[in-house]
Amino acid sequence: MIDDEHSSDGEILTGLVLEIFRLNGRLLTAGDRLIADVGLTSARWQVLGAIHYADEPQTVSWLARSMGLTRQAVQRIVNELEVAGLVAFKANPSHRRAQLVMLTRNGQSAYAAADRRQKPWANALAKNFKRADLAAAQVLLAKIRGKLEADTE
Amino acid sequence: MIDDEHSSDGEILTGLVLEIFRLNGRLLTAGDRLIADVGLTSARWQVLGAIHYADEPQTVSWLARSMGLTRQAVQRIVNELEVAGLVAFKANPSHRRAQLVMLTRNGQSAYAAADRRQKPWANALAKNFKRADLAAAQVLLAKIRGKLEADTE
DNA sequence: GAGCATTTGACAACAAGTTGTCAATGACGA
DNA sequence: TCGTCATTGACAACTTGTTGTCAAATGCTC
Repeated sequence: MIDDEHSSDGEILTGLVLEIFRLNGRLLTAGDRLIADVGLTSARWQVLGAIHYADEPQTVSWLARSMGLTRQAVQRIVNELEVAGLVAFKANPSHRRAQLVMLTRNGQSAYAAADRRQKPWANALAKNFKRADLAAAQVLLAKIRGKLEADTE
Repeated sequence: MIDDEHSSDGEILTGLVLEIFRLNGRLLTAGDRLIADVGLTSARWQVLGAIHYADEPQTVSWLARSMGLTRQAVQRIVNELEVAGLVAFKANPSHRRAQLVMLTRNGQSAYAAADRRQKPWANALAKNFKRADLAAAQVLLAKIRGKLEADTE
């Protein structure tokens, strides 16, 4: 066998994992700065996005699953957003405790404002990269995540 | 111009960003579980790794820069690791305040134990993926991070 | 319908990261 | 050498995420 043992596939994947950790931090701080004067944070923005992209009002548990976070983490953010007047609860006909979450008018305009900031930012960052490369990376990462989630069960 | 506006490059990059957020969380919990009975957490493990991979004992600030975290975050972990007896401080000849951090014997064996867990885990996870794809993804993410860091300055 | 497992929200403890501020230290130029 | 500026550790407040536990609500099986 040819000498190729100095860098196993596992080690290459480990390098990728460490890169994800670093990039995650950078993205969060970049996001925070991008929308600081809208009065949002990356976490709240993400929750607003999950609500926005749902076809209908959904429960906190549903939102948490769609974001890959725990119920409790999302619940706390949602409660804060409700205090801030960006989301509102709506009675759930099929579950008395699990209320449905929806954007208020203020929530919609805050999300729209964040979106207006994000679009040129994303376009600028995407420059110099090939669309196919970005898409391939996303597919790869989603597959890795799928494997991790399968292991969790 | 052909109709290709429904999914701009920026939107594709945004999808990649959201995937990174999800994967980051999964990786952290997977890491925590992997080494829970070694008495480590993902964060402490990472700090031990940064110390381990440095050629010589380094300061907390240096470690933080190499990990892409803030000084304060790393400082707190290092202080806890010192209490736990996994790292030790050493006088820095060129700076009286900024002590150098090194692994103790216990720190070395804890890191080695974590490494023994991590290797088969990484190899198993890397299975089904092409080495070139993993490497390409890492390069792409590193480039994106480089752009973000350049913007910060 | 009764009983039991699952889902859900509430609450709490904790881990890990950020920002901001301060004083001590060291580096560098006038 | 002196003054100024950047770096560093210490400390604190805060955000965001985790896990664990509890009771309420629902659904499913017998």
